[in-house]
Amino acid sequence: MKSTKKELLLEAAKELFAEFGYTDTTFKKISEKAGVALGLLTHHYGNKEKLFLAAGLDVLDELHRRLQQEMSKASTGLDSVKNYAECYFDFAADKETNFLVLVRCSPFSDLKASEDRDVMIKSFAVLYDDLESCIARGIGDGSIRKELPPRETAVAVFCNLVGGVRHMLLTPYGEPSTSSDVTDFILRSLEA
Amino acid sequence: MKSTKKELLLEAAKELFAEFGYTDTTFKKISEKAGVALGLLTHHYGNKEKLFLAAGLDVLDELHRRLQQEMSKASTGLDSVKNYAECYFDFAADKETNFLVLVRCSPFSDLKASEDRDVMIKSFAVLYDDLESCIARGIGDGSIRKELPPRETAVAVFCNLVGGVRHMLLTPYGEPSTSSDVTDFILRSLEA
Amino acid sequence: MKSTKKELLLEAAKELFAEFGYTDTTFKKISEKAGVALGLLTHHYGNKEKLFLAAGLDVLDELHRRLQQEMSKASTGLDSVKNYAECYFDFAADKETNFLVLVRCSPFSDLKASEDRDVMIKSFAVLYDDLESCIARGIGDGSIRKELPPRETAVAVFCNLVGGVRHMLLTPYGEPSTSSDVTDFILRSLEA
Amino acid sequence: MKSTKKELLLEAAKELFAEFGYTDTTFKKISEKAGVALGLLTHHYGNKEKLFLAAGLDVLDELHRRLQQEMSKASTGLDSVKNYAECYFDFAADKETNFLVLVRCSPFSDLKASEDRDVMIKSFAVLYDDLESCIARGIGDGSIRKELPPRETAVAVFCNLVGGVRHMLLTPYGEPSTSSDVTDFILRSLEA
DNA sequence: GATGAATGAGGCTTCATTCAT
DNA sequence: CATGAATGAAGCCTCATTCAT
Repeated sequence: MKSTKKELLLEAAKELFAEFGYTDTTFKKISEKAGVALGLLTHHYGNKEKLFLAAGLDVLDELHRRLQQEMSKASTGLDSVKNYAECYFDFAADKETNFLVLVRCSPFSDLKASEDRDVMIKSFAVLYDDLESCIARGIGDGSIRKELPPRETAVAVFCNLVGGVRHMLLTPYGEPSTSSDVTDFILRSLEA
Repeated sequence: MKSTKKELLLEAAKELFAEFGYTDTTFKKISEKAGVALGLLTHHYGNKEKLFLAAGLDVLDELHRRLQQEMSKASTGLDSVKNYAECYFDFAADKETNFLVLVRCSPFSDLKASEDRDVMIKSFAVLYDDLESCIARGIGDGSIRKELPPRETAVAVFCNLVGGVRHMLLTPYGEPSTSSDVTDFILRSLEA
Repeated sequence: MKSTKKELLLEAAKELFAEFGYTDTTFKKISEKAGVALGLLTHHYGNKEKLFLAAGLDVLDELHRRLQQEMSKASTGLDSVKNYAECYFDFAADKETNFLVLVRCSPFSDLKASEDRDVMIKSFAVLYDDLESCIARGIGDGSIRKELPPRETAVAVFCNLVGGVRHMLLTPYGEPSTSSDVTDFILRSLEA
Repeated sequence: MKSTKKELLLEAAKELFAEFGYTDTTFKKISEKAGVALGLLTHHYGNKEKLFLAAGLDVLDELHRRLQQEMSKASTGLDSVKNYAECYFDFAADKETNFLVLVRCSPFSDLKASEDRDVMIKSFAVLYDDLESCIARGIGDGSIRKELPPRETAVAVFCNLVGGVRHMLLTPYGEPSTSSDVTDFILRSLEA
């Protein structure tokens, strides 16, 4: 169960980017935390931006995997939205996932754009797609209001989750009930 | 109607922070844009962080003023939420307001925390309070579901707005309809 | 008993130069401590170096006055050296005198030289002269070894005092007995 | 016999700190004199203060080595004090040794204190210890007055040397005879 | 005399990236 | 693959001094 140095680097990067953000995470800190030579960073990942991206995508992959797993357990479309939302919040709340990297790297982040980030933008879209399929399913099975446009509604729901997660993780206003409050808020707007 | 150099500085800072973000906005750029000596920045605002904060608070004040104005025009509580949301989106969409500074400086931002930001955290809370009063009003006048807890609901609504605005301004997914989609989404969840 | 602003400035400067040294004492700190406008500093004292000098000379004057007073009380030359040394140490130990300004401004200081400091160099010499006269008196009255050259001996004694005072005020090695130890050391070397 | 860039840096720093003092020695001057990139300074030494310290300690080591060498040549305790003093003055007078760095970095310096300087304070104490052993030896072999307390006497002697060296190197009063005058002054106070 | 806004050079330090070993 | 010394541009901030009011 030996991690390669490349993996050690990515893991350290994820933790540091999550905790300190992009700007305050330096190559030196990463390499020291990983216990690996400084030069290995550019050797394996090219540059800081690409490493950031790799860290974010790694988290995104794991999130996507879990979301799909939870969605599939639902018996109705509305239920799958519920599972999606709950999974999203749980994932965000779990320190182990380093979800904050994704928050900081996502298209919703307030950082300067960059060419490299395009990959993230495209990959991130799967989260919308998943949600849209849940909603479409709900409209089909009658658990979600028929008149709702799937894509636009998915966007609205996702925006709610994005705001909710930021409220929880970034602001000091957060209360434990926020995640379920937001989930309820969403379901109420959807249910037929 | 002569602007002081201090004001010129704040204005330049607002525009630059809004456009380029915190990190990519430098003392040099600000002072040059303001047409003012570089040292005046620390002289008047202490340091970069404090100027950032001053810029954010300035935008926050204006937003708050407009929100209250629009809220007061509503005939029902639900209507005041509608006005609030629309005002919020309009404000965000208006380039003149430099709303992005506030986005980047707000407690929802993914930047490292800092002691100075505490002021923002406290000031920002008025936006929640406004919304809560709208909802309480709606519950009172019967336009909003009676069973909803005002504070928690205000939080959920605000999170939706935060996500929506970030979707519009920061991501490339944004479509013109997003603002009204999100507003509708919210109202649907609230209406009695 | 109203102090002029010029005097307030000098007093504040003495305290700050004494505590923080030349480099770490700024015009801003001085003017704030004095409760006086910043611009008054250059107005009254020309520049930082001159103010530093004025502060040092002010302390030197007071020291000189006290030394002469104590010297005159002695009954023999050796005794006047004793009084000189004791007065010197007492003056240094008294926080009220801001002796450290003089230490930092004196020709024995490890700061860059400067033209303005020439005044100090000349004024400081009176301390050597005083000591030399004590020793000459002692040689005359037989209380001090006849073979000693007055000037060179005064220099040696003064060096001992300089070192002793620095040991006391600047190093952490200082013990309460140092001043009397050094005084004894000196007298032992002088007495006939 | 190739010098590393780290060594070149230290050598340049020693010369510049000795000649211009702490404040007037800048990173730019050091790196240029050393013919090395500016950033290497913090890379190898952390910051200016630490480099200053490293420079001072380097000189201290050499001084300590020479003192011990000379002390060991003496036939009596008093003689070893004589050798100590002469070695100290010779070392100080020798431009090659960059003794002034040590003067400026020593606990006797009038600069602001700092945590980093603690190392110097501890290391510097060996100079006192050396002297104390000389005196103890002299008391033992009868060349120094029996009633003198070794530690306190060592302090007095050292203060005399410190003052003497500052007189020589920093003030314009210095005369060639000062070193021997001070040495004689010391021995006279010690001899049995 | 009194005020403090205004100036801008220059200092220390950070840091992504390169490259010789 | 691995290492970490080396680079130097650029950032934030300090601060003595000037000057209009």
